[in-house]
Amino acid sequence: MESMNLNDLLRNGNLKSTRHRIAILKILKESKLPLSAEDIFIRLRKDNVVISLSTVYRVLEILHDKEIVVRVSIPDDSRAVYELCGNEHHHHLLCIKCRKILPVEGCPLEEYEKLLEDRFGFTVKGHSLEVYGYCESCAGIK
Amino acid sequence: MESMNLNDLLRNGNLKSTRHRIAILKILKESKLPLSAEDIFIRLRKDNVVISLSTVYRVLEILHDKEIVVRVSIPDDSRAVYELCGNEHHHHLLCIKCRKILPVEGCPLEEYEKLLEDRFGFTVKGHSLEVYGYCESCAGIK
DNA sequence: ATACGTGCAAACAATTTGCACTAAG
DNA sequence: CTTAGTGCAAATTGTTTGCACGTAT
Repeated sequence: MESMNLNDLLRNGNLKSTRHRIAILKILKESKLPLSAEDIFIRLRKDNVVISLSTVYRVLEILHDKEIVVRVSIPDDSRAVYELCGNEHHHHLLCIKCRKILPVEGCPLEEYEKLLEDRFGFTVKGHSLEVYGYCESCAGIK
Repeated sequence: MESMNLNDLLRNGNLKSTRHRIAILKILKESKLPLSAEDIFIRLRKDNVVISLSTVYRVLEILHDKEIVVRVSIPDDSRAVYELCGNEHHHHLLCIKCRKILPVEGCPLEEYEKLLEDRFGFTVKGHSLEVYGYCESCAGIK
């Protein structure tokens, strides 16, 4: 699973392996930050991949359905952004001022999820957690 | 602050106290779940409050600017939903199947936020945390 | 009296869809 | 060959805005 290449990822979800899908997965794999459909579209163009924006949306949707990518929602931003699930679990610090996104490895929620399962009989499948505030450089200025 | 009534809340943010704003705050105060602009619009209609949807949006935006309400974003839902800040800090369990939202009091993140401040020099102002999975009734069926 | 609030219709941005064509298995 | 993928343009959804009028302070 960890060592799975991009083709396998697609086959594993019963998805045909196409040039476009591979290119999108490659971009997501190489990005340290979550990307929006349009971010990806622009990067594809730079790589001379001719594609339509709606295809990017369709691919992201299907990858999301197959749980190959996660959709992340950034507070006060109307665009959805996406990350490869393979890139291991982490969260983000969002600077309110400069809008920078800082990935933070690890997750403080394992215990909490167990507690929710015990206390509410809720079967946790995942969570979304984004922390916002002022990054180091903006903290002084505010 | 806790005992503040709706008029005071508005005045406190230098906002004029109008019939519409009071009505919106009242609905938010009485709701145990976060509501979208349209949810609020519909409830207002039921209460025979004649208002335009754009006013609802404008009021929510300004209440959000003044930090009188929080905007909550539900994974895989494109609509923004809102809650009164007064209703104390809590999180939500979202059922993937029946789409029910279950509020959960308390917050597991105090320590984590301190750690972020120490380790990254990041000044935390808030966070958004939603946990999704299957609620007790849906867990069996999946 | 003045600045702020509101309705309405029109504009917008992000995303989705229908349909004819193309390519992967 | 058959099913699934794609481009394009048009449609939809959620939200925002301009402007003329109304209302709280």
